[in-house]
Amino acid sequence: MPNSGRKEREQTRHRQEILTAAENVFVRKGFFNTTMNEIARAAEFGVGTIYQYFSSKEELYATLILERTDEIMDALILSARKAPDPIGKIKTLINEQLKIFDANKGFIRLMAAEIDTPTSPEETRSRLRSEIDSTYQRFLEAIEKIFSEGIKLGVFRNFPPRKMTVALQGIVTGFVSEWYRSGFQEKLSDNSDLILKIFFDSLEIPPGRENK
Amino acid sequence: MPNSGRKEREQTRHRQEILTAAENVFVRKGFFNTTMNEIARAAEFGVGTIYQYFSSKEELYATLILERTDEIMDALILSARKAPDPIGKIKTLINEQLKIFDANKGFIRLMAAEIDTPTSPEETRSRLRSEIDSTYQRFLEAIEKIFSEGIKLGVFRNFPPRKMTVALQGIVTGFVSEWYRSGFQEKLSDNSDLILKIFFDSLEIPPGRENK
Amino acid sequence: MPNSGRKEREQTRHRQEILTAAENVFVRKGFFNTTMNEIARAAEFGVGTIYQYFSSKEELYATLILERTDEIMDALILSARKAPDPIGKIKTLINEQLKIFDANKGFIRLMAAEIDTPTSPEETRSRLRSEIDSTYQRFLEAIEKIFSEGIKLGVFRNFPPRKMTVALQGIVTGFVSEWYRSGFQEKLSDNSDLILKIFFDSLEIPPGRENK
Amino acid sequence: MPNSGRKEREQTRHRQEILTAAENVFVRKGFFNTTMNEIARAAEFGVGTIYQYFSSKEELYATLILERTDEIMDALILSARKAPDPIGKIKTLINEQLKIFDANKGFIRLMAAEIDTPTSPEETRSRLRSEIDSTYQRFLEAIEKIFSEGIKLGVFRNFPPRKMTVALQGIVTGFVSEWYRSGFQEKLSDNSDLILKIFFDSLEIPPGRENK
DNA sequence: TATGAATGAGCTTTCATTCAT
DNA sequence: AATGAATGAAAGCTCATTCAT
Repeated sequence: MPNSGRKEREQTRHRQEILTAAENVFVRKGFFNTTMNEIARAAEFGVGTIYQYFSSKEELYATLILERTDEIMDALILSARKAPDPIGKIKTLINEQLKIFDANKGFIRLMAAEIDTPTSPEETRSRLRSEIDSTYQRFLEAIEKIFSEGIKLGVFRNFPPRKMTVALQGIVTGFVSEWYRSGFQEKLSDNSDLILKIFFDSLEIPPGRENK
Repeated sequence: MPNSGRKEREQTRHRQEILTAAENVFVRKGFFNTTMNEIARAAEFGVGTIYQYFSSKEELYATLILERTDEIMDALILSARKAPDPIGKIKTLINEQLKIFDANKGFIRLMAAEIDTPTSPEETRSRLRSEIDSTYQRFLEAIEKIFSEGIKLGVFRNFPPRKMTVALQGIVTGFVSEWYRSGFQEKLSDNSDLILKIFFDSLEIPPGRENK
Repeated sequence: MPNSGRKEREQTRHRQEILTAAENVFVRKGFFNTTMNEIARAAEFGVGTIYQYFSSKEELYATLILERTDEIMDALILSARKAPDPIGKIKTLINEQLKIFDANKGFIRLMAAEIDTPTSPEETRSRLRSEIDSTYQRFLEAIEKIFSEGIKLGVFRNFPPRKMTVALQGIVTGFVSEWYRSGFQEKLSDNSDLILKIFFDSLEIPPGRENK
Repeated sequence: MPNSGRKEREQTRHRQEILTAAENVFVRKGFFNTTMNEIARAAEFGVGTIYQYFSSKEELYATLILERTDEIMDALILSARKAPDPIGKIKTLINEQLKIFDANKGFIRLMAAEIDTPTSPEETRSRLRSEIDSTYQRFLEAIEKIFSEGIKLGVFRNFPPRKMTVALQGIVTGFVSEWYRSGFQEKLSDNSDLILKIFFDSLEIPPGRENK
């Protein structure tokens, strides 16, 4: 089958086109205010075609969020491995995170909404919520491990690693919010030094003040 | 008009009942998944009655969010005044904030969603978004002022006060998210010391290391 | 509550109007070719109103078929009681049946289709099918009992009563089909004597030829 | 064109395979609940291929019903010719009919639905309906002729032959319905003696009681 | 000839809103 | 002032049919 590969590739491309078009519309109007017809128009396909690739509006949305979130989280977790010591890992992580966010302005918006808006059992879309949440948890746990390691090595104060993680990510999230609020006036990643300084100057134990 | 007072009071009470009922339903199901009929049933009024107090679902929602957000933000801003010095102000602020959030679990959820989910001009509810945003900005600016003052007094490092504010509120938001994620396992306000330690130990300038 | 009765009565009337309009359309175009908009137009209500009375197209259809079928079957079973002897009962039953069918040309069509088209487990509408079937079974069993009684009394041959019932109703159904096919050329009930003669001349035992 | 024969034969085979697959699906799910994709899948062809053999879903369905109905009716009409006298003809006809129905459980269901459910002018499929009806009429007329002949020969009572036909086929249909209802518990053809007894004992004129 | 991805008209259903009572 | 039955625009989704390969 010499050209069955081409068809397959075309399928994959169409799927991607739909996801991209959907992302644009969802980012602009939100899940509920976006109609399947709008997405179809944006993707330059018929509505029916969308439904050949995704079984429902929800599934399309969930796929969009999850695929990209997975990608981003995995990339971040991996990036942290590059540095040898805990402090370096955290620094890399923050740097990479801000860079990726810079490069994915639109999408980050959707992702943030899904991660931060707390779920309730009655709400629909709960499968999406729990999947995205577990992806995000994986990410948080990876950071947690870095803190634990740093504490063991005596380079971080002995605060609960989970809480340190929560605080660090909180700061990042705060800067992201501000960045949106300001309409992306500055590059998000220009803040990485500041974030690290605010966060680290306290956590890094100065030589001579041992961890006890 | 002797009993116009009673009538008026009854009106106000009804309005409040509707808002409370609406809050409960919105918290449980979100804006889009909540129907006016559900709210009416919860409020034990007819749908028509709801429309005599609020001109649309949007307006009801916006009123709900804005009135309570205003209240909360004003209370917080005021609370900060109680302490004489900048550090005390910040401490009080965080303490009060966590206590208020503890006491308003449900509502905070809605408020957070509206504050944190970035807006786009095309989305409906954008008027609500911009109003809530400006309320929140007022709050942030109040904190900013505390930092500016602290810097001038030489008790805080010379970081941009806006950024410090953003970082501090980010940490708080991070803890709130975690608190939701964990299903309110611990009291949110139990974290206030830790938050302050994480944040302050770096920002507060140790005696002897002047700000230069 | 003096006039709550009026509202209730109005509700019931509207429900009936919808059922009648739906019957007309369903009879003309069949279940699948009928749209809810057509029914609404025929009933002179908005589509939404239809859905306040019936939760779905299926439920509307099922209600329509079942309510009227129940009525008709009950009337028939009762009518048979009027005659004292088995032969008289059967005669009354056939007479009444044909008269009722004459008077319900349109509806009978729907009913017949639902009764005669055998169901399969995979098919939707199976609840309707099983309910209508049990109503019809009640009817057949009532006839069966008449035959059993007649056999015991020695006025009918000793054929299995169920089979006699099936044969008798088969003949009736055959005449009904022919009546439709011919576009209602003659009154259906004009055939009752002939049906009874064809059926009874054999089943009724001539005096002197005892049942053994 | 040396192998045009093979090609042609292959075409015919494909057509048959499609018809058989379609029959299975239609029998299970009915006309409206069956999709062309399901048929294609069942036939192991692409949808497009189905459309090369049949111009529409309707035409496929109509062809299916008509071809087989024609076959069955023709076989029945022919079978009656085997017997020399009218009574023998009717007996053969009933016997054959029940045997054929036994052997075509699934299909009979579709056929019955199309024959018995009366048509309305507005319904789609009305062309199919009128064609199947005329086929069935041909069948009924053949039976009618047997009765006419029997009356002329003095072996049947002088009832209108058309009505006798209708009654007889009604009985058969009644037994078929019961057979379906019971889930094919007994063989349908086991009932042929009983049917004939119920029907004939009255219509056949006992020797000595001339038709006058 | 066989294919199945693409299509979009048209369906059922929902729900914010109105208005006669 | 309070009601809730009535409304119909608009949504998500299906599926017979087409056509480029």
